[in-house]
Amino acid sequence: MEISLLRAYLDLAGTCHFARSSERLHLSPSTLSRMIQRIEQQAGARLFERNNRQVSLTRAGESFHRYAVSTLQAWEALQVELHTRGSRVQGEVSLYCSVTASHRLLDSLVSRLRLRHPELELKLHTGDQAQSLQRLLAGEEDTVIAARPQDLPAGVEFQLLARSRLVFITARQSAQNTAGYHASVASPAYFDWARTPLILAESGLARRHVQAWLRQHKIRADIYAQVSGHEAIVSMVALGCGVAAVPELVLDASPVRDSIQSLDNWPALPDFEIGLCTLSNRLREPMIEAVWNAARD
Amino acid sequence: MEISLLRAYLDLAGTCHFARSSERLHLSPSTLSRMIQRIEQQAGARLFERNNRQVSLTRAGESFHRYAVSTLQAWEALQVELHTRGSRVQGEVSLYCSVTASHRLLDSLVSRLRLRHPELELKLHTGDQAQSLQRLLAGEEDTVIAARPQDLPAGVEFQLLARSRLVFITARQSAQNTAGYHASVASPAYFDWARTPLILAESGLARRHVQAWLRQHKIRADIYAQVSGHEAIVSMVALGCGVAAVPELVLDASPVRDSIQSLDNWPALPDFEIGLCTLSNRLREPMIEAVWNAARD
DNA sequence: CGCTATATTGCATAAAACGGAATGCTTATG
DNA sequence: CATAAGCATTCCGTTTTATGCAATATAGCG
Repeated sequence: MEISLLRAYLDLAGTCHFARSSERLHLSPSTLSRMIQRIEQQAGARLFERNNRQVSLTRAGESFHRYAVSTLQAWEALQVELHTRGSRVQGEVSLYCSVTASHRLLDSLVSRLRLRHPELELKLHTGDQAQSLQRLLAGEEDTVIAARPQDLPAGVEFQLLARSRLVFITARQSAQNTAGYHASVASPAYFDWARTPLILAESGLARRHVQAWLRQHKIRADIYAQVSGHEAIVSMVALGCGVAAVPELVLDASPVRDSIQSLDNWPALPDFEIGLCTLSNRLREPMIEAVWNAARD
Repeated sequence: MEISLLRAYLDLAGTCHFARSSERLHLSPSTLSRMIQRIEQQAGARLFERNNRQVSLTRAGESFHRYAVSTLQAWEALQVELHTRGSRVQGEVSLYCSVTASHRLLDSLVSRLRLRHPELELKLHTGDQAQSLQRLLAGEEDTVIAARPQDLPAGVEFQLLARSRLVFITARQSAQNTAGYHASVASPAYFDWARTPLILAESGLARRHVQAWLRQHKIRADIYAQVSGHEAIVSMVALGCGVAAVPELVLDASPVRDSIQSLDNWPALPDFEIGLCTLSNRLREPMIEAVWNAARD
């Protein structure tokens, strides 16, 4: 019985609502549904009484709840036992990442780290993701989350955490908003580049990808502003300032994603590979190694 | 943390020997090795100190051992709790299968059944696997393990437990044994069918497959004997009585497999699909349903 | 200095899990 | 009473993960 299944079970037992739980757990409803089916299968009993409208625990489900809680506690106790005794990793480690990454990528890392090394204090710095490798190389950060460039600087270790498409976005053309500008969004060839500015990142991988893309498609665009940080770019696009390319991950997490549309039928940009980075020669340091290992799995 | 991983861990902790444990667990050494790596990964600590010659528990491994034992106990207690309270399934169910199936396919089924329904008494009958569906239809057995025929009789439920190739076998041509008969085993076309008898099952799917195969390849073979039960056929082949086709599963489990060689380069026969069968209209009976569900997963 | 025993890795394949879209049931609403 | 909206589930194509076989590597033994 997988730990993640127990967590899912307990969450669902709390909410009694698949859609809500699946959101809290960052899973699709279908996945959660089948996770529960798998649990019931392995337990050999129906744990939730449910139809399409109501969800509740069965008698067997209550037994399972006790089991799940105690098993999860035992697991967490083990983590503490294994990781406080031997190494006693303590001190501070800094981690630099974008606001988005801090939401979507870090929760499992951080929770595992707190369990394994309660004495280790993680100093989280957020900012423009494009800066991250520079900050790492400059020694300003111990670890960073960055998009992997075509060729990684020598001496930098990279551990993949997530992939994300890089997508073009514009403001959603709502009834109210139509006045702003009318762009054919079917293809970049028909797009009115003269009238619609391109919002370009100040630096970083996204900037380079977009520039290469413009060259390849022989498009000359007005560059409206050079902004730092994908989150800020998303905000500007939402306000109707122009078109831009950002990682889908940032878009998904954005509070203004409803007023944005992504131009999926445009020719694709390369994917972003987002991961944890640190300097190779510091990977032996216990604190950094602890962060590194917590990120794996 | 998967139950099966805990079981593997505990077994290895007992033997301190990958090869031996992997055999006991019916796994390949490489699989076991990677299972342990996965456990260590998830635990975030090295649990076995090992080189290519010696295996021993680390300090962390001992902690994990305590955790594994208690977690496994909690799991089994849950099984008992879930399955004794509600249904109280008691009585006798008969299960007919071959000797081979009883070794290789039944252990997980039986152990789960004893855990879930200690009051249920399984009456195990072994015999020729080819008889099983007849016995089921005749009402002589409640459940059987059988190879799935091209078309399943109406009213019979089938649940796949394992796939197995159907392979031709002859006696291994050892130095001592060469005198017996010299057959080119490279291909059935060059095989000396006139001098080497074919041992054919008295009935059942294997018999039909082989007969079709002979027709297709236009081979007329002497039929030396018609034997019932694949295990008996294997014994006869091992004694040098001729050539035959049996499911690989039977071969693997045979005590005389060392004096047998399989003719893998011969044109293939259809695979065997081996599974649990019962009558559809009896699937609601609690005892039969219990067996059925215990077989799943 | 091979030789054997044995844990591990590379690689190809098989199985499982996942997300998005479609489905179907159930309650709310006009 | 008909229609809509909400929600768990299933279908399906894709990605990820696990597995076994064969090859590799290494330690101990004669």
